[in-house]
Amino acid sequence: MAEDALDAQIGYNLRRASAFALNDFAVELTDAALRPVTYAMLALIDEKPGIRAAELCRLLGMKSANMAPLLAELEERGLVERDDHAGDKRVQVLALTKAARAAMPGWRQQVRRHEDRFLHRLTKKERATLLRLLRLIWTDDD
Amino acid sequence: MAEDALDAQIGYNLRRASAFALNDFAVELTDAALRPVTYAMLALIDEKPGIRAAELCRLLGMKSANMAPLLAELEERGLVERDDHAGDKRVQVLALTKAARAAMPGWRQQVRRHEDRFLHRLTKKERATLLRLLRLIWTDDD
DNA sequence: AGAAATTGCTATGTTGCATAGCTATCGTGT
DNA sequence: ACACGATAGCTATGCAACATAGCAATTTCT
Repeated sequence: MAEDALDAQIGYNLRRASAFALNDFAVELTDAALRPVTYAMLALIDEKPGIRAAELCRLLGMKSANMAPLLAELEERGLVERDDHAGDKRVQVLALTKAARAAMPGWRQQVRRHEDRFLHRLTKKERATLLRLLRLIWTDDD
Repeated sequence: MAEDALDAQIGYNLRRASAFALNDFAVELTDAALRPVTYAMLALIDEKPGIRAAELCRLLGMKSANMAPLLAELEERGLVERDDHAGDKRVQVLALTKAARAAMPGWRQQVRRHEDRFLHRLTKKERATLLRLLRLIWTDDD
């Protein structure tokens, strides 16, 4: 394999692997009507109840322009609550509804199944390595 | 970090890392007016001159519905030639034009620079490992 | 010969993400 | 105190990647 052959490029393989995983995610979670982005939002709100919308944007690398309609959708579906912040009228504070909190464990398990499926050829150690290397690519801090 | 925290999910990190790389690709190759998909097409046609369009679709995981307008664009720009296949009138045979063959080395070098930039925190060994693990995810054979 | 598969294409919808521009609010510096 | 810049959330809009449906021409299978 040549030095700069397409197959040898990590960017290309990242894109293919990501697309593959995205696809498999849909297989597992279409019935829950959750896409990777919406699941990520719910998971993070679950982990950090009371998080601000702007903080959610930063953590997920999204623009608030794209976040807004998604939050509206999740609120519409009765999964997310938006409350006013006490001291800052600009801020919205987010939390999962009772229904969403009840559903999260099942969704998390579906995601675990999904991960186990598309990673079935990697050992536990390899998965940990992959996780570490991927974070080295896109995170600033460490 | 919890077992099923968002940060611990490889799918999520794959998506973030891929998006990061995609972004950096654009930084390096907007002036060449090449996107990841079009570059991949050119690189593969360069490596396998005379390849059929359908085979290119299979290798890149694309639908011919999406490939067709991209090939038309590349032909329009004088980078790709589409010729009839000798024995099968359905088939189109692809090759780079002289101009594209002349430009490829420069583009390949730009891609190398791009990869070195977004992978700067990974050692050579780590890059090889990452490549291997990513291929384990999305390729069938091996 | 007839049925099924392949090739390349158009039309079209969805999703993720970008920019531009807006209002309301907050914090800072003078 | 007050103007200015930054922040928060939003709408409108465009683009690129990808999916499905359907089509016509051709080839291959039975």
